[in-house]
Amino acid sequence: MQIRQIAAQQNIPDRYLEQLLATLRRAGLVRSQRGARGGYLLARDPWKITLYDIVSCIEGFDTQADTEKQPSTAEGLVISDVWQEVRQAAETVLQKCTLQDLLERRNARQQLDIMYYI
Amino acid sequence: MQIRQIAAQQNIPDRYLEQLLATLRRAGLVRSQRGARGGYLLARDPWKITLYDIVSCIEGFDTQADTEKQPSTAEGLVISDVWQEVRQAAETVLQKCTLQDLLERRNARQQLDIMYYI
DNA sequence: TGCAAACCCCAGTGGAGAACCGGAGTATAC
DNA sequence: GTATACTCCGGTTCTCCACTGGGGTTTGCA
Repeated sequence: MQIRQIAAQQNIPDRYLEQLLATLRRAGLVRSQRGARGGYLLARDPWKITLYDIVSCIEGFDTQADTEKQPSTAEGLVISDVWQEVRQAAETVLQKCTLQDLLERRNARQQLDIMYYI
Repeated sequence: MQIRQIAAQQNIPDRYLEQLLATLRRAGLVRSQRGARGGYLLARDPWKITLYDIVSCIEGFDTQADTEKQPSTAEGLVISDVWQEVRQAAETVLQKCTLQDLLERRNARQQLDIMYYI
């Protein structure tokens, strides 16, 4: 798909989407075809890409981001540990969720909507 | 304890800490004693206060914060759902963690440090 | 071959929210 | 009565994210 199409469908400024896709490309999640009739395509199958891959890529997940600036008191270290657990819990949720899952969920929801409409 | 003591120990500007404590007080998590020899104390026992109480109080957890601005497309709703799951996972971790737990962890860590020091 | 359409890179802007002062006021132990 | 604490409120940075702009380079196609 081309940036313009995605931007129009999802209502995102195309210049901004361009940056996001460039980041995803550098992380090897999508591939790009330059030139006229170019565009983007997924680098892997939809069930082999998790939300964790995407999120950790565009929002650079420094696992130790807060550890560095803590004065390493006993309290600070304990707090860091808990935050680490929270982050871990969130990450496992994202890791279990693939693009394929999202797609299926969307289709299921659309089916539901149609039934309600009838 | 008095604001000054906490601020000095944790290396936080006292005027800022004052605001945070005021928020906690309004949420009923701490009580305050005014006047000379005044200060703050926990409103409940340490094992009856969870990290979730604290975090959701000072950083007002709008459960539906992102739902309102999504154009409610099928995609947007699915994304909201996943985010809701992530948030839920993080919250359960915080809900399981009481101040008493943190205290015990800190003490355990301090014991460890002493042993290493020997 | 020319050119338009697409991707590519980099630098900067704007706004929202968190972190952080400052001043003036009020309650209370001593 | 007074010093010491909390209390309220407004303003000031500071940082991060969403977003914009102006240049490229690559490539399909007439």
